[in-house]
Amino acid sequence: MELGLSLRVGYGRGGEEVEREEEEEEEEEEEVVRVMSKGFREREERERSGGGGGGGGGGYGDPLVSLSLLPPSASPKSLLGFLPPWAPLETRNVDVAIQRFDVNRPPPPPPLLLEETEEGTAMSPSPNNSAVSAPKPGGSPAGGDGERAGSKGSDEDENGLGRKKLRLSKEQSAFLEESFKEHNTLNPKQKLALAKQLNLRPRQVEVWFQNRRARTKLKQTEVDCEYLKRCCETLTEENRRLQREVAELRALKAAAAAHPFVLRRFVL
DNA sequence: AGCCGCCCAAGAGTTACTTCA
DNA sequence: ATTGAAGTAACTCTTGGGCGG
Repeated sequence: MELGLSLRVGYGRGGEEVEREEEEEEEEEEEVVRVMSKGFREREERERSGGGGGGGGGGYGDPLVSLSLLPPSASPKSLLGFLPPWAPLETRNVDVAIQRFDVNRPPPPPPLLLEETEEGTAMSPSPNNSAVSAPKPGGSPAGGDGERAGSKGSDEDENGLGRKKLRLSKEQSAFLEESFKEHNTLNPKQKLALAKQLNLRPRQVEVWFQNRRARTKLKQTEVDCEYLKRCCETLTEENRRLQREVAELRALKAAAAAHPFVLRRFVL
């Protein structure tokens, strides 16, 4: 499927070279994921065992389970290895699971779209999988997306079709969120590791972090703005009070000038 | 040492799509 | 069923830093 290729295309290097490096770095990446997901896992466990109990949306299981790198030619069955560990067991039915989690699953060729639609309707209404929003036909096979051979990869460039917006699953978002809490920027290795872990394209992870930083900044700006507004109101009020005081003192002074005797008695 | 061109990453701004009331 | 607002994934453009020639 696509991940293998996506990793190769990812940084504009091809074939063997990358493959070799991948093998060498794989362990390292797993370590990165391990570290990155540690906090997330701990939190999950805390929530599951302890407080809140609320349950909500099925446990994630152990996010660290196998990160097996599939060969591009992996059989559908072997795709299970790619399921995010939190995938509920019942969804580990190959077909369902793939559609549910592989946001970037290369869509069926256009002519087949309708046929496959029926299959799609059987599953979650998630736009990710609906025929209507079926991802760009021929869409960056292999998450190719060209993960920018220079920071400017667009799906449009890749396949001549408009962008396709894919909704990330709650689990993916939650995991990204946790990673963001750990560090709000990613180095290439972390990006790859995260992408692999979440079965997303590195470009998606990158974009998510960009947007997330933008949101954070926006929120912070709003907070700052609110704070400055309150400061302004406080200062305005203080200014009014002082001006009133000045006016009173001036009045007093004027009165004193007019009637020195009265003032002396007033002061005493 | 200073300049230039290239590459890359990040931010800002925008667009397109989804979801929900 | 329709619609508008809000949220957000993905895009383009710009900027700035690092590096080699």
